[in-house]
Amino acid sequence: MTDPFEFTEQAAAPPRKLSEAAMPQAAPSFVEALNPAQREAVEALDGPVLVLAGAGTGKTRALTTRLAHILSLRLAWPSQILAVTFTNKAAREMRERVEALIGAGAAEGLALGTFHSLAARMLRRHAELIGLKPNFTILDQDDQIRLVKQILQAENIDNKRWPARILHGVIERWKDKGLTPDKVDAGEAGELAGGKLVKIYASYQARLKTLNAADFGDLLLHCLTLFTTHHDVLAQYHERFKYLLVDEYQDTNVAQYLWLRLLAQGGGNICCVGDDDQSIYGWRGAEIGNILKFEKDFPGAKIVRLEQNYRSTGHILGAASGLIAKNAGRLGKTLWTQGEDGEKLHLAGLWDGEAEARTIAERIENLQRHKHALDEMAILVRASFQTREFEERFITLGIPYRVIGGPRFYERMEIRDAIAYLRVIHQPDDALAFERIINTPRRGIGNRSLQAIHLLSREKDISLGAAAQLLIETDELKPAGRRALASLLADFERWRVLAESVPHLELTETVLDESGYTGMWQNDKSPEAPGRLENLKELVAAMDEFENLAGFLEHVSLVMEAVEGSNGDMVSLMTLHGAKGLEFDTVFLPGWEEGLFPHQRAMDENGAAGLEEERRLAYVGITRARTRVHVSFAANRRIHGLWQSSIPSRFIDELPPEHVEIASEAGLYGGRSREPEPRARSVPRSMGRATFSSAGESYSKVRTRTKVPRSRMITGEAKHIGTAKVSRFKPGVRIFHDKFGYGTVTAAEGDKLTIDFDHTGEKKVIESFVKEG
DNA sequence: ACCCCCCGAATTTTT
DNA sequence: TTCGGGGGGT
Repeated sequence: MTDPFEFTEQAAAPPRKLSEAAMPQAAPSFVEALNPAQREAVEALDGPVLVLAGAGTGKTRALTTRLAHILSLRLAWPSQILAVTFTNKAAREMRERVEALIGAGAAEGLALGTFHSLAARMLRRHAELIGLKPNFTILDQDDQIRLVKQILQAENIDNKRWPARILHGVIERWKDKGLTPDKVDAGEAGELAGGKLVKIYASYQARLKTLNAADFGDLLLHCLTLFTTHHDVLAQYHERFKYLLVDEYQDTNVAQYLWLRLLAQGGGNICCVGDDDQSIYGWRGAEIGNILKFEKDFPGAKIVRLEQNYRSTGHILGAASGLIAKNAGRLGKTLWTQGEDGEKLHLAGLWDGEAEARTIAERIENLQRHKHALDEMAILVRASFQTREFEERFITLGIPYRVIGGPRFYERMEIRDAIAYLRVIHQPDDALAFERIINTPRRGIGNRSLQAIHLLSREKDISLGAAAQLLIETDELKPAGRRALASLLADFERWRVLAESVPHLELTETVLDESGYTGMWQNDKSPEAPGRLENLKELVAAMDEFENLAGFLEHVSLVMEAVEGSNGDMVSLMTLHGAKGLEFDTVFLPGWEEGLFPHQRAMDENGAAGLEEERRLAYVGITRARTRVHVSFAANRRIHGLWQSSIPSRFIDELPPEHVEIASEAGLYGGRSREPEPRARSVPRSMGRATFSSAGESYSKVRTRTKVPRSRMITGEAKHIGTAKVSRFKPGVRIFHDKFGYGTVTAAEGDKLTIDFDHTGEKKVIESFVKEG
């Protein structure tokens, strides 16, 4: 692998001046093919640029064309361009698309990668300057939390009251903000961990240094320290990078912003692409303010809006735009399309989650019968547990599906174990990896021995390995334990020597074999054992692509990619977060209920800002669709084994009615309109089950009461009428509900009733699901 | 040193 | 309901 920070002049002609390049000439065909806004985004090469790219407006296209344009005008060598993405997938895609435009050779040497991989490369070059060795280990989240846990134990902090996972999260947020322990405001730490969190953060950082390790946040944080304390290093990069390109700018955190700003200070031309309306990662430190204040941060910035949408129909765009317009904190864009209005959004209210899954599965089968590919359908949920209900239904019906964002290959126990061995060989100070495999397979080195090693290591301030080495020369351990430990240490010595002379692939096979790790699974009678052995083989095979052990370990740390989804025509199931950047013909958006979506915790923890982020998530969901969107909600849902009643999401009421149609085949409708007419259509399906008969009755009863032309249900009027209407149930009235039994109405707001149930207490339900009791 | 049971918590996730 | 972690028992 060539190091992109190894600056090498290429054999091509040298870069030209901007003025020279701007001389009249025919634009390359790939620029000609763009729409005016895109073209502006590509050709604005003077001064900072923010490209506000709405969903489906050809953002990646503009970005890659800009890159190709700069290169083909010979304004810079590839190695003088820094192009930053968030995910490896995006980086790979960008490289492929640039190569497709100008040829693979012309793109060689581009400093193109994720924030973390680029920062890691910079850091390895200058590791000594911040107290690390160049071969430092990048810890994954699991190791990070384990480390915090160890520190908490040493500090005697109650891990029930202060779970390591939570405190680690707080530290992570500080790092996202670019705060080293000395910069954290004592007040901000508050009473966390008994007021000791800043101290814990400091020891955590100290421990990382001892382990010659960095966590993800450190990759950027250490870079910031490096740049601000070693101006010569920063100057090198200023000299080097003439153009900076940033993708998904709305997702950058403060540390990433500072990193970019420092790098851009050398006069490099910076261009950020993003969409404030698709900022959905605030909870992990993303700072939507970065994109909102771009003009302030980069004076003289040009803002280019990409608003022509090439993906979705008019109704879909209309619905999405209407919804997102309810957000206050946004720069504002108006998406439009030359295409058809298409179908309106389909909206259905169902009895419970199961009915919802059943209805959606039927719709999928129906589409399939009409020759629609399953690959072009996706179900996007708010929380991953929601996929279960659909999976069960799909299994029953034999509908092929894939869950995107499931467990990752490198997170599997056996893979992590195997890698731990390699980590200890490669980086002897990696105590976390050492602990992981010290007794795996079982070799009689238990907790007691481990504690003794820890104690000695802390006492003498030496690494775990060194402490273990010392310990076996004493008689502190029982002979059996001592012998086992001595043998393990000798093994590692031998393997390290072997690593010098033998290819990493062969080394791995030897290590797995000699350590007894493979044998452990061979002797395991559990049903998972064969699969684990398979995975180990796969791991060894995967190593073949890398030049050496270091390269492979870097890949594992930074490119932890999901298992390749098996091929074939399948429905995709994923979270809304996981769907960002993807598109499908048909998108199902189930579970639009208050508390689930918008999620209660998002609102509790972040108030109005949290709600706006949830709304952006809804916007992302709708804009994934090309031609069909099915939004649905259920009146009852089992969450953590308990039945909960729910009311429709406020987002449903925020959809512009002229772009929404109530699904006739699907369902009970209790959301926008308080008119019962459409409900009647759905009743037969619900009544298929005995328990629903009474609900059915209640609907049919209601049906006779009001008659509103169906067309009015679809437009905005029904909503208006509905809100104004007072429920037929007044406070104090006794009612009956299928799932919760008898209760008394305590409040009524539109069609939303608050009921004090005799057995389960107070709940909010929709009027249409109760009857007089 | 290992195993099992009980209790409590349970968005969203990339690197 | 399901999962994981911790504590207690063998």
